[in-house]
Amino acid sequence: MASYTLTIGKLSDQTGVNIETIRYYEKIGLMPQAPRKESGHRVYDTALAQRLRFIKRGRELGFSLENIRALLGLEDEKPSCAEVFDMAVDHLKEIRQKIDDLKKLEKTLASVAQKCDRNESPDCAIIKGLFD
Amino acid sequence: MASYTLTIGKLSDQTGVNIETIRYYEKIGLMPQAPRKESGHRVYDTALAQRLRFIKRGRELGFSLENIRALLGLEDEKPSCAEVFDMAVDHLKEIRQKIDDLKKLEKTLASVAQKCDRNESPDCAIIKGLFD
DNA sequence: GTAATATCTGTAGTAACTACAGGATCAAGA
DNA sequence: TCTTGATCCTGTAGTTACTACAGATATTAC
Repeated sequence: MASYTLTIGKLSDQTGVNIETIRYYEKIGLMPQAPRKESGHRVYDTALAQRLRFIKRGRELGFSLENIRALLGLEDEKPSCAEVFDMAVDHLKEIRQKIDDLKKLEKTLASVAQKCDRNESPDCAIIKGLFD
Repeated sequence: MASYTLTIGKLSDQTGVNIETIRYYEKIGLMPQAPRKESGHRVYDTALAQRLRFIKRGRELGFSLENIRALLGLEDEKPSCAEVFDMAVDHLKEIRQKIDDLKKLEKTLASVAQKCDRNESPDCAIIKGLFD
């Protein structure tokens, strides 16, 4: 029997998701409308806390809120295992692409920076490098 | 003797920066106010085109517009070579940090995804993985 | 009882654009 | 010259995922 004993502040402490963000998730429908005390203050139970943790974990893994919405089955219906798998693989591809892009960028930037002799001369090799 | 022969559309074609973005850069002061024809249409010369290319290159290297503003000497004054170098090194650090973060993320996500047997069973290993 | 803390709603700001809407101007062909 | 399609103008709103107030009410601790 679930009991709604958590205030939004406690939930925030417990999950590490900040209060404004929790309200934001509710507003955009990622979290359901939390029940309220007579005063209007939101209250949460462990199921809601777990859902919030799921969202947080998804974010930590780099999924967009849109992805998470789908994973939670808020779009059409609960995604099948295969659909979840596809989403994960797509996401993995994106991450790998980003890594590759950043590596190229690192290389280029490092080579531009290396041209600098750190003197105080008026024309900077890096600035010039940016014009190439 | 510079001549203002480029329309914004030509400039966009030439640099690969789209028209709305060029106007945006002008609005936020990264590009100077372009001179206008009597009709009010903007016109550009090669110096302005070069400046735009500099901005674009900076963006491609991952610098923020704020960074680029500083590199262009629009903040206080033209940065010294040493200051430019520091900015480049800081930026490089950020990029390397991002690469590391993404690599960790890739690892975690890959291990979560690997648990999936791609069957159509109702409880998905990946979803479970997101609850860990 | 009172003061400090927590919560509420609603709006605006962040970064770096992009996408219109509604109107004016330009270039080229008939 | 007229027209028509392309280009350009301004200004505003939308994007992502939050964060930061302001001004008001509620709760908690002493």
